[in-house]
Parts: sequence; C-alpha cells; structure tokens
Amino acid sequence: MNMDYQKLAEMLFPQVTLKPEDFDKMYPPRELPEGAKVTRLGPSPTGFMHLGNLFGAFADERLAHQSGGVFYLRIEDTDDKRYVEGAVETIINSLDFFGIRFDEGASMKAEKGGYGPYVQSHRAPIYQCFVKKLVSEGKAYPCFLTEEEIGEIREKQEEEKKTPGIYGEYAVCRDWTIEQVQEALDAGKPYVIRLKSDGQPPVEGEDGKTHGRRVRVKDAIRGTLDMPENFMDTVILKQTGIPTYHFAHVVDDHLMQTTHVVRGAEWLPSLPIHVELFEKMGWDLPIYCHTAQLMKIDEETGKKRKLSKRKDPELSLTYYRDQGYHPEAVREYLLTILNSNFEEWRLANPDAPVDDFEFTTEKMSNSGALFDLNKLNDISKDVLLRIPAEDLYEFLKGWAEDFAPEYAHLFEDKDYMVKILDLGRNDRKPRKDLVYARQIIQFISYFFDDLFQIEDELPQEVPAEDVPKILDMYMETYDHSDDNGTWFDKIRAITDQLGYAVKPKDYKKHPDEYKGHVGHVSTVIRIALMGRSVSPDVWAIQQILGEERTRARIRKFAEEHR
RNA sequence: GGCUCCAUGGUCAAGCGGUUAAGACACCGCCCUUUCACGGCGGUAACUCGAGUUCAAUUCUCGAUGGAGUCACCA
Repeated sequence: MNMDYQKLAEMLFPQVTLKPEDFDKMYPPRELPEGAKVTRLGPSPTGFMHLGNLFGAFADERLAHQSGGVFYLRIEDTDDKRYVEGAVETIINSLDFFGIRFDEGASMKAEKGGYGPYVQSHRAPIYQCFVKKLVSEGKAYPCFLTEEEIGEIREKQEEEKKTPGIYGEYAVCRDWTIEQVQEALDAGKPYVIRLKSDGQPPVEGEDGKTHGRRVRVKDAIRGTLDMPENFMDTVILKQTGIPTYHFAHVVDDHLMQTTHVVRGAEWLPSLPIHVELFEKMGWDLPIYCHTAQLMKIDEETGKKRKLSKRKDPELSLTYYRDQGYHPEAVREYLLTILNSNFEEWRLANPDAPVDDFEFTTEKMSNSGALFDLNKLNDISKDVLLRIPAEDLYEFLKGWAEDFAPEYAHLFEDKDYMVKILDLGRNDRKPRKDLVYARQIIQFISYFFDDLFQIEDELPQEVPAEDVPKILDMYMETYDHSDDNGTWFDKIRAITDQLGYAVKPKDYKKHPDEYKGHVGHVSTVIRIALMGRSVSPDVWAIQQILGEERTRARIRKFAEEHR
C-alpha cells in the first residue's frame, strides 16, 4: 500500500513532460463582462443532427450570446468508431442554416479561438498530463482486466445480485504493487486507467432501503439534484490513450472555462462520476443544465420515447430542410418548447426579432416534450407572414436548387413569383396560406402552365350545359382592367341571368326558386382557371395570371365542356 | 432488476395552500364570406391514485402506479 505513486506515474507516462501548471498559462482566464456565460456544443462526429440536437444548441447559443459570452464548438470524437467523413462540415452547415453561429471552436478551415484545440482527438497529450497527475496522487490506477475478465465479474455480480461494475473488491488492480504493474507492463499487457473512487456502494439497511453517501448538485433547470455518490472505478483513459467522455468533459470544460454545461437529461445518471472527477482534479463544478429530451410516439409501441437517430430519420435536420421549412419557423417552434413563456412573449411582441426574447434556464421545462408537427406548421404560417415576399422568394429559390431541382424553373420570373407569394398577404387580415416550401409549391402550382391541371369536380348545382354558358358570358363581359368590385358585379349579373341566386342566403331560404347561387357560378370559373374549387380571391389571381393566360384557360375549359 | 428524472385536457403548457384551474395548437359549432384561408365568438376536454400535514390541497410530505432515461474501454 505504500506505493510510490509518483514512480508509477512516470512508469506509465514517461513521454508526458507537460505539467498541469503549464496549462494555467495556456488557458488564461477569459476576459468577459460580468455575468457572461460560456457554453459549448459537443457533438460527436457522426454527422447526423436531429431536432433534439438543435434544441440543445439553441439553448447554448442563447445563453452565451444573450449574456455577452462565448459559444464554441468542440468535436467530441473520443470514439473513433463513430467518426463519419465530412461530419464536421455537416454539423457546421446545418447549424448555420438554422442561424446558429459559433464564436470559437472547430471549424471547416482553421480553428478559431485561443482555448483549443477544439477537437478532442487532438488533445490526447493534455488529457494524459492530467491523468498522470491523478495517478501520481494515487487517485487513478492502471487496470489490466481483459474484456473477458470483466464479463466474468459481471456474471458473478449478477448471480449474487450485486451492482455490476468495477469497484471495491472487484477492482482487482486497484491496489497492485508497483512490481505487479511493472510485470504486466513488461509482458506487454494492454491496460486502461481507472479512477480510484473514494465512494462506497450503498448498503441495504434494516428498513429494506439502501443507504449511502449522496452528492448534491445544483442544476439550473432542475433545481438541486440529490443523487448517490459515485463508487465505480470508471475508466478515464482508454487503451488507446484517449479519454472517455467523462474525463474529457471534466478537463475540457475546465480548461476552456465553460460556465454552463447544457446537455441532455440522459447524462444525469453519470453526473456523480463527473462530480467526483472535478473534486479529484481540485476544480470547481460548472453550472449544469440538464435539458429534457424531445420525445415522439413510437409507431410500434404507441408509447412516448426519446428521439433516436436511427429510428427517426424524419426528425433529422435534413428532413426539415428538404421539406423546406424556413429556419426561422423551426427556431420559433423550438423556442416555444424550450421556454414556456416564449409564446406569451411572441403574442405581446409580434414583430420583434426573436433574439430580443430573454431566454432563461428557469423557464425550461424538465419533462420531455412531444414533437408536435401541427404546432410547427401553425408557427410557420405566422413566421412566413413576417418575411417580405422578396426574401421568401430567395429562400424558396435556394431551397429548390438544393432539394427540388424539378421546380427550379418556377423561379425564373422573379416578379411573377414574388406577386404570387405576396397574394393576399398585405390585407388588414392577411392570408396565412404558406407553411413550408413543398406545401407552397403545391399550393401555388396552378400559376404555372406546366403544373396546372384540373383537380376538382364541378359543383353539382350547375347543370353541364350551364358550364360553357357561364364561361362564354364571362368572357364576353370580361375586362381585365376592371377593379375587384366591377368585376364581381359582372359575375352577379351572369348569375342572375342564368337563374342562380345572387345572394347565397336567398338560395338557402328558397332552394326551389334557384339552380344554385353565386358561389356555385364562381366555382365554375375557379375550376376553369385554377383547376380547384378552393383558392384565394379569383380577381387577384387573374391580375397575376394576366389577361392572356386568363382568357386562354377559360376558353379551353369551355371548349372541353361543350 | 438497481439508480435517476418526470407526472395538469389529444399535444405544449400557466399555476407555486384558498382560482369559475389561464393560454396556444388540434378538434367541433356559429359569425364574416362567391370557395378557401384570415379574423371574431363559443364549445368539448385536465390536476394518475392512496394516505398524511392543514381550517383549506393541483400546489407541501410519504407511498403506489405510470412514463422516460441510464447502468460500456459510446457519447
């Protein structure tokens, strides 16, 4: 037991010459205004981003930028099996699309910022230096247990109904002598470094409950957390010389001076490990913010569950880009589920930029929210209304180029498209027809001859022989320069002449006296012109369509129905 | 199974000992109206259960139930 830890540390890490103190100079205190928060996003480079990732990223971004702090990107690639080529680009690109910008950290070109490197695989010497320190203080030790041996231990533990894991008596390498270690090293046996935990496994008391020491940690979202202390000799450095998440998190967030660690609630159970590590390192804890998970209903089981990368491709960020949701819409939606008072704020400040909203961790929900497409769509309508038609045009054009080249030609005539997009949006009661790109294209398709087709049935109230009559009379009296009122008066005249009620109410009261009402007559025109029985104002559409196209469609339809 | 988190209508949620238990989305009806959308008005619909504390519990405590998460040399 009187082991010379210093000697052991040298034996294990002869190549590590840096000392922990050296990092004080390399990572000086950040010069930031009072109350500034430093946050980070630490994705693993699988390249797959879903709504849940964006959800957390927004929280990070707001917390930092709202306080005049720093938001940085750290690539957590301590697991080489996860790496996907080009993933960093994908991550940066998709976050950028949704308006999330980093002040420092990993980037596509050179790293930005003085607290790097920001890619964990490039930080191996740093971690090793701190592991060495821990070993030299007797707070960590090499473990030569093989996978098989660990498996056997687990089986035994399960048989005896003990908590599985490497701790206490099961941590056989924990108290090895320096000679034993030397021997194993000489034999070329691979090893990991484990934390030598001071914790004790809880014991079952007389009352049938388990008792043990607990740790209390303040969480900015959840209040005070009270959990059992860690007692596992958790691996901190893998065979490869790369740390596990736990150790990398502690070292990086300390050196990089993260003030607020925003991460998903799935990290809650490992929090006691982090607490012990911070203690052993002699460092202060950051403020933890454990966010609720975004959930969805599993199709198979019908139950709520956390979003999964594998099972829910429709929740990947690319899905929303492909559908053509505007980034602002997704942002506002996420904000409404991120902070419960956002909706209220938006109602009171309908035109304010989103960034004016003061985001707080206290207003974050701590139970998992179900993703709600209806809500997204509803919010999207309002968001798009706030975007000028010209900007909307640019957005849709860019979308078509990337995701729907078959529609790219629709954007050739900018003036035409802008008018279409702006249709009915400037009235005192603006229309809210536009939701997302694919829906918009579908909604406005009749404006384009190559997409135009007759989709709906003619109204039953109008006998077949009346169809060409209505359209002929319509064309005879049609004057493209008529204003809306004059134009509709002419329709009323036709309606009356053919024996339909000019006022729908008259028809409803006396259905026997009329064939139908003005609405039915209008529907015939609507179908001839738009191919649909529902559409925005016909007169306004005609103004955009132009006289030539209007007349051509009416005539063609009339001919087909003679 | 151990541990952890969570629990108000279909969904998201206000509430923080005394309320007719907000609001938004969705749904339904009515109004407006040439269709639809918008807008307006109204409606259906909730405190998981059981003990305790209290004059009084949705709110505090405990237990049960349910849901979720986690138990790796993955993050």
